[in-house]
Amino acid sequence: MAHTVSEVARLAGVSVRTLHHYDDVGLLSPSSRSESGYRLYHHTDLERLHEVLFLRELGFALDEIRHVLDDPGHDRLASLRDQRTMINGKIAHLRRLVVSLDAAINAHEEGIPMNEDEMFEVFGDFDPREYEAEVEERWSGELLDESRRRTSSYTKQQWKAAMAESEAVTNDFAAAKRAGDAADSEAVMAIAERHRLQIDRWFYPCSYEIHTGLAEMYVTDARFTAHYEQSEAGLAAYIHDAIKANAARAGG
Amino acid sequence: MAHTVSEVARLAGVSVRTLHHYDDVGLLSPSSRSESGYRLYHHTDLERLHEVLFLRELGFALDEIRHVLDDPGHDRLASLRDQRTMINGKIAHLRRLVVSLDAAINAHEEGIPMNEDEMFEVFGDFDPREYEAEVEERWSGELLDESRRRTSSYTKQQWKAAMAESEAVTNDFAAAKRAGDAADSEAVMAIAERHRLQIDRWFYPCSYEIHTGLAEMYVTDARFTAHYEQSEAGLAAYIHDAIKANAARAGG
DNA sequence: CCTTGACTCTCACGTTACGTTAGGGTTTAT
DNA sequence: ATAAACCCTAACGTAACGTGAGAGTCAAGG
Repeated sequence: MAHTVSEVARLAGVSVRTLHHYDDVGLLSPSSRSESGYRLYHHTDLERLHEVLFLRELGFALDEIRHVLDDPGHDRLASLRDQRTMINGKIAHLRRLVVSLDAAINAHEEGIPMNEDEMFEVFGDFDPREYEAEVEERWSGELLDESRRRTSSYTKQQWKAAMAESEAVTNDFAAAKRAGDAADSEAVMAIAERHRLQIDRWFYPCSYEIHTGLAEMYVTDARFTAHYEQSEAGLAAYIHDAIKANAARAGG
Repeated sequence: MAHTVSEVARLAGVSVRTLHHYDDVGLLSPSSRSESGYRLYHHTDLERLHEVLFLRELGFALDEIRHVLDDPGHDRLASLRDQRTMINGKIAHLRRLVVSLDAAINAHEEGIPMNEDEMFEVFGDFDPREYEAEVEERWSGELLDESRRRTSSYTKQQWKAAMAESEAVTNDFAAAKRAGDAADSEAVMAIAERHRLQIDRWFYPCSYEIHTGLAEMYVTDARFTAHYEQSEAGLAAYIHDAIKANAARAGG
């Protein structure tokens, strides 16, 4: 029924010291102890450990994990779904790493030096908040307020999930473009629709009209253009076209 | 031409402190300094930083990265290819995490508790060396010696690449099984062939005969069986069948 | 010319997530 | 009953930076 430290350690593939540490910092205290003071882990403890390890794998600090799990309003199901989204985002990120790696391999085989900008494009994350000052001039203030209202209450986990989803969509656009799919094809419009719904869900109500306006910005605002062009040449325009096609279909 | 710290930091998405640190530990010292002592990074420095960040992303310690990059026998092309393999392995790993997560989500929705063993199956890596003592009894000593000879000279990077490739193949087997593909179908035999070549490349010369012998072990040696069964019920037998089918085709 | 703000430098201590002895009880197997 | 294998707490070590502190440097503007 109850497991000792070393049993749990072997089961979960972590060190005994790690379990001691999680106990010390109050992240995972076994629900009981033996008479002689031995830690005894029960099923609920293992479930918690499972979540801890998952979140750790996703790059959360132990402190953050503790906050997430101890939050009384913590919805385990929603949390698991967010984790799924984040892992998918990570996979998308790694796929882009592979693409970048292929570029480096090619460059090396051809003996041509790689562009310095594109060399690092895959690292670091694109945090839209950094661009708020720029965007503010173009957005109607209402949308921005709504976006800020929503995002301000986001937990770090939700925020990461949003970013991950975002990257996944961008990646799909890029993949479709590489595959030679037309921007107004069914499949690519579907991605555009996902893009719209994602913004709608995470940031602000995004009608087709607003979405189209956003598309315009992608090709006229240097910040946005640069972001997508770095990802793949011509991608900003491609996404712009896909969004317009999708909106036209929905509108007409 | 030359970039200052903050420029490089912005370009690569790291902190200035990180660049200072890499200089301190001798991982990346800019090739020149200005008169007043400012660090000046040139193209070659950026290329090196690129490799550093990639390897860091793959989980290498800075110390290990320094050894890899400073090794005079360091083959950049081979290294890049290994990195590709490792990233693909990581992707495979993350895909399994998603599967595990789905299981957790399902369990939670149905209100049934998850099996404690399968709860943690996705964490930790399967290091075949742990099983050498067991395997020794069954293997002809020669193969083991050859395997040990080869792996002993492996760099940590190579070792990780081998593990990653291994996990990718296992994952493909599992995916095929889930998709309902027959073990003797063309596609699954192709995976078996990849499995054979991978062993041949990384561990010891693996003829179809030896491969078949290995397949027998997968279903008779508890260690191996447990490993694959944990990954997916019936997987050990499935892989066994695929290997036999593949060997039969090649042999006949 | 000189000031102001944005950078740069070198210490140097702080932090996170454990690893690693050290010293000392406990449980189990022979 | 005695060794081997576990368990405990305590405490210092380490990796990869973060975070100032104190001081020099550089470009733009009044």
